[in-house]
Amino acid sequence: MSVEERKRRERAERESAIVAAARALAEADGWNAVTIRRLAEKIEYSQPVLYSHFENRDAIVAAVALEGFGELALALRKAVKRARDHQDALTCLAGAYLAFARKRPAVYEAMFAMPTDLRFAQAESKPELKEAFAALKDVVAQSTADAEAATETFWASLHGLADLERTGRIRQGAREKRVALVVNGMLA
Amino acid sequence: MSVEERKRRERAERESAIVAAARALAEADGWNAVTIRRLAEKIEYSQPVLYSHFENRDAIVAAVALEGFGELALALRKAVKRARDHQDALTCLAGAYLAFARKRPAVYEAMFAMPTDLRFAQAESKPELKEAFAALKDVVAQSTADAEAATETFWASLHGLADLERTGRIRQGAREKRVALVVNGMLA
DNA sequence: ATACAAAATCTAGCGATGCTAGATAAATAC
DNA sequence: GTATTTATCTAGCATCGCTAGATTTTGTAT
Repeated sequence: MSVEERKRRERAERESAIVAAARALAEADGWNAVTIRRLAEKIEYSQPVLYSHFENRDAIVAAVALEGFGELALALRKAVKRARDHQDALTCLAGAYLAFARKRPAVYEAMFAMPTDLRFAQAESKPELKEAFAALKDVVAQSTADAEAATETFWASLHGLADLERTGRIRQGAREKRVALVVNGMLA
Repeated sequence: MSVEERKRRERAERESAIVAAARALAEADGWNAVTIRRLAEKIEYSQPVLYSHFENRDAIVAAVALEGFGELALALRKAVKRARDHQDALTCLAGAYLAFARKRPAVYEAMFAMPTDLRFAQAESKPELKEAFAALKDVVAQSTADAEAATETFWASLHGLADLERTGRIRQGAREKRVALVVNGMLA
């Protein structure tokens, strides 16, 4: 039985290597540079092996995105811990969210701008997505009646800021001011 | 001189035809279906002519995006006209913005999710971008001190809602509630 | 140890993409 | 009418995602 165990472990390691290679390549040279051929070379296997792990290229992008949602959830949970009050908690959430998008632009792009069919706040959503959403909701719910709608709105505002910043469409300077506006708006 | 005039006009018409074909194809079958070969066939010229009009494929996407910004600006200006007061104006703006994104998903995708280097709210921005931004700013400025930051924030919230709706990541149902939250937030 | 079955992996290639060099046709100038 | 410039096309390169079929490696049983 130990041989099956070993095979399963090796397969899992190889799968992680693929996702890690995709992520590294995307961070370094953008998602256009992430090709099956390059990934195959990086993990030192031929191209068809990748298709025994993932249905297609998009599924690899989705795997990176899922990793990203897990890490985002962690970052949000951590950020809330150092908050003194409710308003501060919202500010910390916003700061952590935008910092994540800024520090991992390729991952953020995979999470939101690449063609995947990842959904969240839905029944069939992956746990990483639900957890990231919940990390926001647990704070937002403290100051509102309709927590679901308020969380969606808060998330949308943060995503909008992150996306417009990422694509260089709003000034890089006035970030704190915009965050304050969003947070104050949430408390209205 | 009339012959040069005619040539210029024909070139302009052909360029419009390219952009229109790209837009139609994207609306019908998504941006992946927009290939140089298909566009060439649609306008009944060989592929290299497209490159005498646009530097590369992305430039064609950017042209559709620019058209979109012009139309969005118009829609926003029109929406404000039927508003009774300031708060209603913000609501109308939000409604028109989201309706635009919903009715022209491919164009909206070109404007925000496709790889272009279009910027706005900057010196070198194209007039269509500036005008769309101004359409928001003219309303937002009435209730805030720092109009630039407030407009950026309002835009980000609307874009976030539009983007998360477009990708099926928030419920389709609670739109009005979310819009109300954003608008109330702006008045805080 | 050896022969065999099954699983894992690779080689080679298809159809399609964006883009371009060089040949050809059309329009203009003399 | 001929020559030159301009406009356009044909043909092809390198690369892409993906896959069928051959081949090697692995595990099992004698």
